[in-house]
Amino acid sequence: MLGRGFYQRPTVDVARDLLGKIVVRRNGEGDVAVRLTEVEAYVGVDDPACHTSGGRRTERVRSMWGEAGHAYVYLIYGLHHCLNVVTVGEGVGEAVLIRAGVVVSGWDLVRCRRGARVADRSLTDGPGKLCQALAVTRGDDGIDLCDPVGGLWICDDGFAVEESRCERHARVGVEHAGEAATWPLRFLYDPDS
DNA sequence: TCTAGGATCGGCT
DNA sequence: GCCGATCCTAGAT
Repeated sequence: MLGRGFYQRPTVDVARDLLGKIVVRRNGEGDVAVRLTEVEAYVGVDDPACHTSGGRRTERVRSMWGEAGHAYVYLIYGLHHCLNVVTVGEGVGEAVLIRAGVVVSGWDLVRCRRGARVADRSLTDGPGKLCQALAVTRGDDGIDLCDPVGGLWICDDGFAVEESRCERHARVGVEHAGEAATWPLRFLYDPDS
């Protein structure tokens, strides 16, 4: 399991290093593990695309202002959940959005949660889909990813994404954020290449 | 209390 | 590849 120190670093570094890591979800139904293939950095008060931009402190984003290594889960479009990991430190308001991954174990559970008709490659290729596959909801907001009691954590199994396979792009769905929409804060790699 | 808009998804062409 | 559903959240009144 990644320790607190992993998250207490610059958000962009954490985002890059999360590629290839394994997110583990353990609850009464069993275990699911997903290797991360796509993440986005949201860099706080000076980032117009970030929920804490301008120093906003609303009830929804409370956990994003908390200690690094905790989860920030919010509802988007009224129906999809998005999972973020808080970075840097308390009072900073930065986080990494977990956008996509590939299932490495717990296939049966994921198919059950996502629906039997969903194609394998579509199981966890979006933020809302990933949360559904991991059974992450608003109730998981604020849990500590450095404490197994929460049933959600991230670990390093030694898999490393080579620099040549790591791509940086503009973030998705933040056109409203002006120039910040072009910042290359989206990190991804193609697991099939 | 009201209203606009959103870090998306899945079905259809 | 495009488009419509869907409802919570935050800010305005």
